[in-house]
Amino acid sequence: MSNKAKRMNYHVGNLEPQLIDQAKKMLEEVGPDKLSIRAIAEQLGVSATAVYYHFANKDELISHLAADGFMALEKVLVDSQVGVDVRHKMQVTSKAYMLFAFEHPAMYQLMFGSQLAHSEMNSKLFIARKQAYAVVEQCVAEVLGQDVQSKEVRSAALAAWSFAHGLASLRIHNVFQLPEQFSKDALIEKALLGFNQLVKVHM
Amino acid sequence: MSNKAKRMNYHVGNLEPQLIDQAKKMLEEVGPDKLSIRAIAEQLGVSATAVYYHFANKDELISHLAADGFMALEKVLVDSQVGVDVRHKMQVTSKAYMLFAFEHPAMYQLMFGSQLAHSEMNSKLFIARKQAYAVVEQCVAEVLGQDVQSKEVRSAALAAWSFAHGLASLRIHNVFQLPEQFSKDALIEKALLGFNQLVKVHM
DNA sequence: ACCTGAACACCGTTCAAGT
DNA sequence: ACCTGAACACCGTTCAAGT
Repeated sequence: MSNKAKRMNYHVGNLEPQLIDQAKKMLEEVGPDKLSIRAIAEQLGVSATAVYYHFANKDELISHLAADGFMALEKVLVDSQVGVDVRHKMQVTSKAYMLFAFEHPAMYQLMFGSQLAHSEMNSKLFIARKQAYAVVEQCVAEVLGQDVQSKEVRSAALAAWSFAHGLASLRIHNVFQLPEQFSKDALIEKALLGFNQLVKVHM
Repeated sequence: MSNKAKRMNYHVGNLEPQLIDQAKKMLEEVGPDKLSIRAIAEQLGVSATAVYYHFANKDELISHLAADGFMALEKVLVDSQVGVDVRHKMQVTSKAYMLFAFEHPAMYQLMFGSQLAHSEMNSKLFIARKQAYAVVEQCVAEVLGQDVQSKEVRSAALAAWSFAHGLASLRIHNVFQLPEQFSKDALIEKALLGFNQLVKVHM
């Protein structure tokens, strides 16, 4: 039974969630750059223009995907911290962050890439992103023993985020040539080791 | 005199460098995602297919741009270090790196984005990138007082690169909501302050 | 050697129309 | 309310052909 034949009853009822699911699926298959509304619709056996009844445009569809991505990231970060001593919380959270990126590279690129960079910024996405980041800020606050609102915590969270995002982004975009057998965990360990080396340096 | 009329003498002689120049110009105007071979050619008053005589495809043209970008970055890093005390070299180099990114956001995205991520990797680009990174590694080696080949230096350089790239990438992609008047330098200062806060944390 | 034109297979998006 | 078809303005790329 072909995709086209699957549904001859003209309209679907719940096309919107199906579009999002299919988009997520294809995202990880073809990458964020080649994700196409026409292809998504075709896979669902629906006309490309049907998408425009449910979403204003591609940006809005993509924003929904990214928002879900940030919610998933938040969950990963929170889960990584359960039962972890404060002394190790920062490291554990960082690792969880980077692993998320490595395991969902296309989604990660969508969440932090140029597609959303200058779009209208759907408030669902805005909030989801803020909440994911809040986990990082909260963690830094706890570890430094200072208020989340303090200058120290805010700047340290920014630095931690930059560090983790930087490594994730560099790896996902294939910027360094790694030995074939170099694992995700090995890279993370190397970066954390490097961080502790850098500490000896005046910045 | 229109672009089309500028040259009725059929072939140009030096179209290749003109294509690269025009591409660089349009890159910073329209961004890496919307850079188009057809538009570049049209601006030069030449058919789109003319590009394919000089470059195998869009990737190859883009690789040339990125290679030039890495050479420019290398120069910026090297220049930033002249006459600077070793104690401040790391900070100065980091600042220069981030400023380069902020001042050439489209080029920076091209250099580190998804367009080149899985392309054939032109060796000119490969070398240019390696040489830019070598400046960072050299700087870390000097500051740590260890061999460039050492594990410590290599990992610390990776961490430093991740940190600087992360901040640059987050800002360029508009990931944090900054107050309107927040300057490039202020952001850099904030991140460096944050780095020094993070140092107090176990990683 | 260097460039063009027509053609192919894609895009996102709009808009009137169908159910 | 929900979806389609035709159409528009774009893409990158190939290939035979022109100068």
